[in-house]
Amino acid sequence: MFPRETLLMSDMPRPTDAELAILRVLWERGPSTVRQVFEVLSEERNLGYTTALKMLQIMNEKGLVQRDASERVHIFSASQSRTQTQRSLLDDLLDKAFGGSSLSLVMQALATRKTSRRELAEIRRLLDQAEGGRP
Amino acid sequence: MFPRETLLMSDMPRPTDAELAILRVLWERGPSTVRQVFEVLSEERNLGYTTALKMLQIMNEKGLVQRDASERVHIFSASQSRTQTQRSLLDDLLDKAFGGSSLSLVMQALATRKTSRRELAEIRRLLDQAEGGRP
DNA sequence: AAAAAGGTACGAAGATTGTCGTTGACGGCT
DNA sequence: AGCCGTCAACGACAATCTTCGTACCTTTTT
Repeated sequence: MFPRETLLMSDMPRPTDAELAILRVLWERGPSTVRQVFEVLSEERNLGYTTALKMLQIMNEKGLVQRDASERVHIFSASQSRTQTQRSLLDDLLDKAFGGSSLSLVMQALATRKTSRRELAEIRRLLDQAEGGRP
Repeated sequence: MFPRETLLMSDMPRPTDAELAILRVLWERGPSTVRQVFEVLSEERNLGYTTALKMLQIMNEKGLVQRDASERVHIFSASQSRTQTQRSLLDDLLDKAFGGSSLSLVMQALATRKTSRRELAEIRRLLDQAEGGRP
């Protein structure tokens, strides 16, 4: 009754680097045509139009993007929000490289790049909020 | 004068998932033979001895692991520490999925798993340290 | 109506990943 | 000397990733 695409599918593969680049475009510009994606991407790196097309086709088969083919020019959109994807990737990395310790991950994240004072303050504010109701 | 392996090589590819599993073993057990790596790994998942061997060979070509072939039974060790690798992976993810915003990454990390009160306190302590003594 | 422009689909090629089977070398045991 | 177990090396394989060229189909322009 319902087409497969409308159901909740958590069996979505981890996007590759090239796929993430495409998702970035879709997140920033919203639903887009192949040409629109291609033009943003071709400013960063060299690639052919059909390459972008093929990637979007494959990503659609994987469920990473949805396609609206009701018009001649198809419109593609990301299946999951940027935040959902970030969370999945982080979860994955947490398991595979940090032994599931989010503390260790956060420590590395803070140590990795010189995090700006403003960001540190922001994180501190977030901590206050997270500790929430009772201290 | 110096063999290539002894120089600092930052052009090390990102380890794949299977490679990370092997690195995990090397980090935990220290320098190991193929058989030792194989035996730890084969408790988690099914794989043949030669698979482990081949992976270590390829990882050595990539520079991910060092090999000591002075004895008949070769000894492999991780080229980079777990912490260095974690940092690289985090940097990579930061660029490719978080637009370089470590704030956003930390927020997601804290939101993803229920972080314990003790961990929150630990992070707060880390923040104090990162801010360099002076609030 | 013919040509040009722009769109999707398809197949293929080269690189990488992860998996082994087979081979040949080495070393200890009988 | 001969056999057996362990080891590294090699080549092969299917699967996936990334890249296009080519073909074919609409729409627009001339």
